[in-house]
Amino acid sequence: MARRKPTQARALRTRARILEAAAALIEREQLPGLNTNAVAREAGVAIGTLYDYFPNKDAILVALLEAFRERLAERLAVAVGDPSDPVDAIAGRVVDAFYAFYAEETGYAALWLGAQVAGAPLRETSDAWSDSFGAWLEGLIGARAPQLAREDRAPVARTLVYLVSGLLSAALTRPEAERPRLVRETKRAVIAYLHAALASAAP
Amino acid sequence: MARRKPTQARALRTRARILEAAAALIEREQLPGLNTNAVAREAGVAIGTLYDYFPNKDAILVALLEAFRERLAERLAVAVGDPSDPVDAIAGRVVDAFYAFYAEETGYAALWLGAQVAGAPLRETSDAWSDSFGAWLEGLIGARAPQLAREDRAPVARTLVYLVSGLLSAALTRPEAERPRLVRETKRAVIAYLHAALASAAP
Amino acid sequence: MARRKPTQARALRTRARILEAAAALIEREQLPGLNTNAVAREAGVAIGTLYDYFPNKDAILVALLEAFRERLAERLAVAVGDPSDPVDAIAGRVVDAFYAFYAEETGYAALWLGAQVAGAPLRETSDAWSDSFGAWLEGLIGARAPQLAREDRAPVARTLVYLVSGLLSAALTRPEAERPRLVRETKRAVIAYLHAALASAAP
Amino acid sequence: MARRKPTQARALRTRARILEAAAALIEREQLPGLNTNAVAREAGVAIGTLYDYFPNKDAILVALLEAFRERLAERLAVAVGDPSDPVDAIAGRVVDAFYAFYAEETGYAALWLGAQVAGAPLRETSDAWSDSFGAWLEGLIGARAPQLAREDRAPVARTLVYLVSGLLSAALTRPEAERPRLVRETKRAVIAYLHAALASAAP
DNA sequence: CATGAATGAGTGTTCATTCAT
DNA sequence: TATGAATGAACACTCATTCAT
Repeated sequence: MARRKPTQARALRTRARILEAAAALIEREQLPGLNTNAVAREAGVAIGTLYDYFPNKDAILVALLEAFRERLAERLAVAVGDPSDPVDAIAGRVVDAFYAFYAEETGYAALWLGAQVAGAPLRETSDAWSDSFGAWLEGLIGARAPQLAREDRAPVARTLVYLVSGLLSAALTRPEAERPRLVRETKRAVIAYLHAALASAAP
Repeated sequence: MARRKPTQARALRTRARILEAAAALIEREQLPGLNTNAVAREAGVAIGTLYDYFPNKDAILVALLEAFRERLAERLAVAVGDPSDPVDAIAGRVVDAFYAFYAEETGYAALWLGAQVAGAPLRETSDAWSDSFGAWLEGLIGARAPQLAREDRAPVARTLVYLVSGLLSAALTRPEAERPRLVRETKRAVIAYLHAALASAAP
Repeated sequence: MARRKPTQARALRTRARILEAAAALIEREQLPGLNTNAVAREAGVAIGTLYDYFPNKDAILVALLEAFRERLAERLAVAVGDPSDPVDAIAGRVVDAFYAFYAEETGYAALWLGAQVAGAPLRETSDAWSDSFGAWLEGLIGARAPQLAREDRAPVARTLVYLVSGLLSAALTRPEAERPRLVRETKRAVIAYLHAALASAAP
Repeated sequence: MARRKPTQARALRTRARILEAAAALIEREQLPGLNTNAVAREAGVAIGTLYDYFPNKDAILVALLEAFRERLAERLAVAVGDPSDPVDAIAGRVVDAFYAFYAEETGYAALWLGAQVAGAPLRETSDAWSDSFGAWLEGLIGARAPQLAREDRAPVARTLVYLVSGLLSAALTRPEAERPRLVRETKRAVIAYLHAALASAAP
């Protein structure tokens, strides 16, 4: 009845197994086909156990999305590298890291796309992350382009977030052979937009 | 079984009413919540009548998407205006027309997003349109930038398609007050990317 | 509203077309798959017209079954031939005629089988015909075997009816190559049973 | 999806209750009127539970038919009794056992008849059993009438199967008072046919 | 006379969630 | 703690029948 707070090692492991199962199924079948009974079966857990760890289906997806995004955030932090590098180089590395993550964690793209048409809880989680990713970008931009007015940074950052997420997940719907080219175009779009946005703020 | 090929005026009107009802519901709820009984009820039609006009649920959504896109295509053709205008002006008008359509036909954005995580029929219709919109853009680009190699035009056009669709539908998830600013950023991104893509092909 | 009594030639023709369409569909799809809209379409008639000629679906099937049976009765009457022939010869010709009819009018077997598990109206029509076929057989038997007590003739006749109908329609479910052999066995069963039944009544 | 493989005693009981409910309904209505919601209601089970045990409607009917036939096969094996008894005595006992089963398990006849006009899965199950019953009969015949050529046994056995099944299920459609007489005629037909078939193979 | 658009109860099936063991 | 049997609202779709034109 009282939802368990998983403090013990075994409980944590079970929780992880459930999330992994959900990820595997999204990868195999797409978000709309996902159902809790299938997740439990894939995780090797009784359906009742699944509901001991998560209050409802949405909570599983929210947790999975958060897990994905924690991993993605780590990768992006690494990709930034030396913050005094040229902006173009940083941008290129970030896009590459982003794309590598999409390509490896196939379930992630499906979940991200699905989140945009899903019910409120998932959509809000997704939006929250866009916000925090946006804030992180704002910080980066502020450090490198102090001439850009504070209130202009938010829309620029947000535009970058959607630009990268949108183009890369679209790339995944195309045949494999086209993708490297589309990744290149994504970088070009990002860099061009960045330059344009920063230039407009110049003296 | 025998889908009605509407010969009477009344039949044509009924078909339209069903599509309008579907559009209204997508606008109010979201794509995943759409169900055929609700569409019939909203259209003021018996469920059996709905199935006289469409063989299944997917066919309704496909027809709706096609209807949306015909209307969008007309708007975009008008927006291009004088093809000898500066590229930036044309791009600005196209983005504005695009956004105006999204803002008026609110259901369209939800359907477009939903199509990407939907079953095969809807996804294929959506892809087909991205292709034909891409081809149209390729034509525009070829006319204005003959220096761009033929085989480079396709990825550039496709990138533009996803860039505009993605940024504008994302804009609609934001509070109304932010939107004009995001539309402006979208234009800036489009123009910057266009310049970058064309410049790379210069002698 | 008032069901039409088809006196005009055109009306009779329409009625016949509807029955033919039903027969064709039963042949193609089996009884359970039959639906009135499909019958109307196959007949090239509007669904409303169909209901001008028949008050409901059952009435169509009843009429069709009766039409089949009139034709079958004619064939059987011919098959009897010279009533002074040996009983075995007559029996052989009757079984052959029966089987030929089943094989030509494929829909008939499906309808006959279906009638046995159908709702009351169809089942009653089917039973009525078994009765009248039985009566006809009783007449034949009485003429050739006056020693058989009156009250014994009915069960014998009825047994013969079900024996022939059952074995022959079962034969149609078997591969084509087996059928001639099964027809032969049917004849043998009929003749053997006839002899046994008549012998038991001998002095 | 994952059909329950019943490990708990309760689960086994539920499965049985569903089959019993289906049998009761077939007995009361007819096969074509049977629907899964009614079966669940009659079984005192939620519709979802029914689908935990059977993947679809056909599977219920197939399972029910198989259960019936297992029971019937046991009865017939007992009815054969001493295999050195006169053939006529064995045949009489088998027909009696057959009829007793039909009379007790009223649903069985309706299901058997229905199976012949049903969709593929049920029809195939039914055919498979006719085959195995036929094979059993072939064995009996071979033991008692070695003079009958091997390749002649199959059609004879099959004819017997359909003869008995057909006549007895037809008997059930007649008023109760007539039935004993029809059972007697069935025995007479079986015995007469058997003698005729065996005689034809004598030296 | 005929048409065909419209009706709506009914059918098979799914799946998030609960709860007795 | 974990299990898995059970629930039932909801959904996509069919088809016999009616009735305005």
